[in-house]
Amino acid sequence: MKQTQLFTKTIKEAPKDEKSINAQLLIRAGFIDKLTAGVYSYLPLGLRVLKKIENIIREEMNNISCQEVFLPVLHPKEIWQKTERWQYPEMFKLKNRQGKEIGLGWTHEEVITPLVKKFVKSYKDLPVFVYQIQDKFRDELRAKSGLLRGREFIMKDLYSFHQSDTDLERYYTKVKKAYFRIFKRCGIGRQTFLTLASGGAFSGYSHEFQTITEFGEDEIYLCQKCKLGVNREIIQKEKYQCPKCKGKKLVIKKSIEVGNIFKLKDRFSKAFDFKFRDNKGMEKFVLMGCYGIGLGRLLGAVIEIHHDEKGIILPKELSPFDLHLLDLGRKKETEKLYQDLQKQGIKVLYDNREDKTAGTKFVEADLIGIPWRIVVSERTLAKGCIELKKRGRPKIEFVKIKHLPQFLNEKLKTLNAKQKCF
RNA sequence: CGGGGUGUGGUGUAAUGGCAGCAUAAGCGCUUUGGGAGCGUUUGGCCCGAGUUCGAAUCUCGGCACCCCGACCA
Repeated sequence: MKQTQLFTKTIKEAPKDEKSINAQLLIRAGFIDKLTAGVYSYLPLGLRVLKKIENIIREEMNNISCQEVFLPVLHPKEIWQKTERWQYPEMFKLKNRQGKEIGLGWTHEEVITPLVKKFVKSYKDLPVFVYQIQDKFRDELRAKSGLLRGREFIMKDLYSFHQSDTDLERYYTKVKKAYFRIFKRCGIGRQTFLTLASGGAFSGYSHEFQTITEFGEDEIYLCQKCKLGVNREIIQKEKYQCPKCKGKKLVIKKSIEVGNIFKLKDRFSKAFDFKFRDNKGMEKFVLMGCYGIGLGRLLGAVIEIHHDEKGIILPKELSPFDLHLLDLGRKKETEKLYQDLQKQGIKVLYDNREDKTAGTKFVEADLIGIPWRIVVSERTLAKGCIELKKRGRPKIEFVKIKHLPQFLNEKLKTLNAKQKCF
């Protein structure tokens, strides 16, 4: 895409009402815009990143046999009364013209459970795995930290339905692994740890995926040996030791909860009287699991980790473009290169602006954070070269133009291999 | 919801009772062109309402918005 066609611009200074790094950088780079506290618009660059995250999640979910659905956001009061959650404080409540009460969905157990019940009668119909990527609305008392805690946000929520505890347990483990693959592909694998948290009334623990960063709002006790975390909320109950190895060498870290999975067991199947017949003809309650990832929060966490004083440094799988092409006053040659790169299927952001100086283009490219930058100028063309640089690294390589396709193939190989979309 | 803070051109800031100024962005002209260019020029602003005062961006009251700390966060 030509940068002259991009409708957003970068800004030099972050608005003073944003203190978090993720919001400051994403707004300055033109990825997002704040409408009101905890509510953000995704602009072209930000939306591309969001879609990348979405596709990674979708691939990994489909890999563990999930099927995607899309559930409503307008929920009638009655379904929430069945589970006694209508009074939950996070629910935004509306009334229509007839006075009927509607809640905005902040989670979807109340929708998915009766839905799946319509199709599942026998053990032969189980298990079922369905997920969606949907807006969630939560009446947070205090929205904060940019994308990390919003009132409206996009979430992937998966629900699984099983005939036995063992089957639930088996699938639960599978999802755990898929989650780690997702966080790894988003570039935060190294900083993200499985963490035990309160399990509510129906299981010992829930599991969170906590990403270590200074600006996280959670606090976890991380066992150096097992790499298992314990959320502060239950550390007292665990007697300040690792539940796995019983070791007491725990390091306290600030972190962001980027994912959360838990076993619902029969909490919702009971509420909706969702039973099936097993292979002996006995009626039993279906057992459920539930698994969430907040996409915006995940993006926020990625930015909190991957940036420097100049701006964003995007992990290659999340970048809105494969490379950023900068023309420093050699329009004809750069234009041709742009066309050639596109023919190779490489996604290019082409800074073709003629009224901007070299310095401006460099600074803005650093802010936007596309992993690879190519510069074409008088200087490089004199050597028959372009200049290639990886964001966040000082090294600059000069590459002969005729060798570029092969060169980029090497550099972008891993990227292209993973770019299948659904 | 408790506590604290802040609202001034698009963005960032100054003026603390007496002519609303600066930077940046934007428009125009000329010059420039490898790390947010230079000169000239133009456009654009005191969150809303009430009060005090000869006079309010500034003081008082109310409202609204946003940020931070805490509580909350299946």
